[in-house]
Amino acid sequence: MVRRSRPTADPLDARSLAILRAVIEEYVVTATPVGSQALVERYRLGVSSATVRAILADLEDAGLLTHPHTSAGRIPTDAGYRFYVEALAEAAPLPAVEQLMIRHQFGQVEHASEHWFRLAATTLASVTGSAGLATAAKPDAARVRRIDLVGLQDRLSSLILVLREGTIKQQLIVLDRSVDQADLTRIVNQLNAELVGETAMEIEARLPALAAADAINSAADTGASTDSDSRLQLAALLYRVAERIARTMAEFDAAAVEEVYSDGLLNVMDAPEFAQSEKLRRIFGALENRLVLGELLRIVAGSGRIHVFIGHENPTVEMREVSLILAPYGQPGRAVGVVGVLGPTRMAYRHAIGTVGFVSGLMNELVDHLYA
Amino acid sequence: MVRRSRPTADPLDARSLAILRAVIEEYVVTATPVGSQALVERYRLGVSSATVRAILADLEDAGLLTHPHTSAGRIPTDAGYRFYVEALAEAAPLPAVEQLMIRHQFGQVEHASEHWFRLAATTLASVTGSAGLATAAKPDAARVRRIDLVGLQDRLSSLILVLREGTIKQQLIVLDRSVDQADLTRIVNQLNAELVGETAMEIEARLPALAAADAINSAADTGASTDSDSRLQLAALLYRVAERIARTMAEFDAAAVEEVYSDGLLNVMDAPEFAQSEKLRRIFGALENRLVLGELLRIVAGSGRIHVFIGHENPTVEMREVSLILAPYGQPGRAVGVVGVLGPTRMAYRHAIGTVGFVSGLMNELVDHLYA
DNA sequence: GGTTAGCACTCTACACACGAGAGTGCTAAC
DNA sequence: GTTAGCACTCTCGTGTGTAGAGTGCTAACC
Repeated sequence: MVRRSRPTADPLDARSLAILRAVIEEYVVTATPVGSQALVERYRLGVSSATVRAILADLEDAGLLTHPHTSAGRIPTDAGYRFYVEALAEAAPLPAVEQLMIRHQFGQVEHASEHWFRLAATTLASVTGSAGLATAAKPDAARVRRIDLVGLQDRLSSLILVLREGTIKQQLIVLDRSVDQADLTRIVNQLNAELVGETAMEIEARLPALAAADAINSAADTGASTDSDSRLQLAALLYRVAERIARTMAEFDAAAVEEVYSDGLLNVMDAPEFAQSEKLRRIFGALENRLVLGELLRIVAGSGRIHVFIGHENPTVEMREVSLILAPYGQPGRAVGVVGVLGPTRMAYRHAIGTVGFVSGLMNELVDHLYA
Repeated sequence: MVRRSRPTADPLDARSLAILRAVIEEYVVTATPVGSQALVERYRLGVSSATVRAILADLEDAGLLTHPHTSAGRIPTDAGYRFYVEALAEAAPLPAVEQLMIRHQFGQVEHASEHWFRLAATTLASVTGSAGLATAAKPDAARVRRIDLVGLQDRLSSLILVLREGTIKQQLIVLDRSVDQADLTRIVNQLNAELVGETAMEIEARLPALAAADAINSAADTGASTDSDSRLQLAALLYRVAERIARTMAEFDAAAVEEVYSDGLLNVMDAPEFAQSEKLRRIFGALENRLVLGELLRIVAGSGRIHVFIGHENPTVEMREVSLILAPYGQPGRAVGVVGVLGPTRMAYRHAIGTVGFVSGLMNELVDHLYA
């Protein structure tokens, strides 16, 4: 009774904590409300079910547990999970064997960095049994590493833009008139000479200078096109390409999230809480919507630590029934991405946090290697 | 009675056809079994419900309709839909307004061909209300259009391989020792001189010749590295890069489907026949599995016409409860991709076929423009 | 002979009742 | 402070009854 009226701010005694923990870990496995009797049977609590019932009632008063109806067992609230994650659940490190296997898999695709993100999502999905998420590492402001123009046909060519972080952008450019590869090469050389290392804004600022008709001169003096008319046209093309480069990079910079790789959404579908596909639809819808994830990822990317969003803690309404565990990777200021896991709030947090931590560490190593 | 014992091969009279058509079109809209009374009320058939019942029984004998239980209305069988698609449903051309809107959208992303496929899937999804699918145009055997090596840092460089069909492949190459950009450029020039236009197999065949230590000579004579030791090392690197190019292209050729873009899977989830998510899971699983789709797409890609797979007609078990409408686009022999729609067998076939036809035609135009 | 009204029949869907079982909260005794 | 006992509550599965939809058959009709 006295316990009953205790303010919820009181620290919980060790036995209460043990029981809270038992309820959560039992519920995570069984997905059915946990009763007092089940607890005394399966955990060596050393007290009777009646005592456990009293404690469960306390934990419910404290807002950490609830029960769906009078004669059902207890299930954790979001606050209960939060308490568990903060105070009770040290992250479970991934077993060495699994670590090795994952490293091995990344070794297999090492030469194709675009596959890292996909593999990260797949790995997280299969190891945690939830859905895995990953975004490519993306810089605050992209910088040019290399520009190339490849003639596709008479009056169509392809601009290939390599950014310093490894991303490649391709754009078609329709030419006003036929331009041979030698002239394209001349333009490319000049663009590379002028623009490598620049950001979208810096290129923008240089555009007026490039617009000057004689800008092409320094490149043209090695070449064959001597008539000033074609020289003028080349200068115009160079300007157009530079403009396109600036715009493409600006768009890239503006996109909150370039692309979200996900895998194992089926795992989430399997969870009994999503048996009626209604809830699921909203979640899938939110995932298809880049903005929702972009918002979340932005929060995480800046922080440098693992974030756990439990149910209603999620900033977006659609995600109120799931939990997200997200961790950034990469080099702050250069390029940052996020990896993580999405699952029902009833999730094996210890294991999931450990796994996300390991994978983000691994991605860190890979990115470090790239920018040594 | 006489009608009852008629062999199913008999051609159906016009009235039976009209009723079959009415049943299908009604069922597609309502998703509930269609009864004789509903038919006479909603379609001007000019006969009583009893007569309609007799005809429905005939159509059922012919295998075109069925009913879930004695006192339920009729629903079409897969054979019924097949008959409808073949004999009753001329494709409904897309309204001019919608055509214009779609063209406009494609115009917006025209300069970034990678987005075409995504947009095709999105468009198909939103116009048909089913799930939209698209694959990038993929050649039988890729050919090199351009090779580039970009130094990322001291002993790491990135191989950028542009294929003639516009696909770009990126691979990381770890160098044994530091190589400056000038040397990389020399290698790139030689590789471009030797390998542009070649297929994976042709490059493979040339590897022995490239392995000869003096292969780099023709490029080296313009340059600065004179000592034969570094020349040897460059030759070795050139060989490694060429080998990597061959392998990357061979892998690209081998993959049945590079990537399947899909959109609007949520639309399918909304269909009442998939209210219990069990069926859906299998379908989603099949979609995640590239092989299943690869199999289908290969059938379609060769044919040059729109394919309709209805329910059990699908070659893969998982797809037995859905229909697929797929059409190839591109240039046979050069690069072919597939666009299409996935939905419940209860699908608005006329509209879907018309839409898929339009989008595949549009993609054809775009690809033609690329290879004029 | 094809068509139709009438009718018996079948099956589903829904509502309702009922009992078993699980789990609780309270109380009195230890 | 802990525990056994007990009344109470609520869910869930099962069984029953009924309304409604739709069928197939038959006899009458045009």
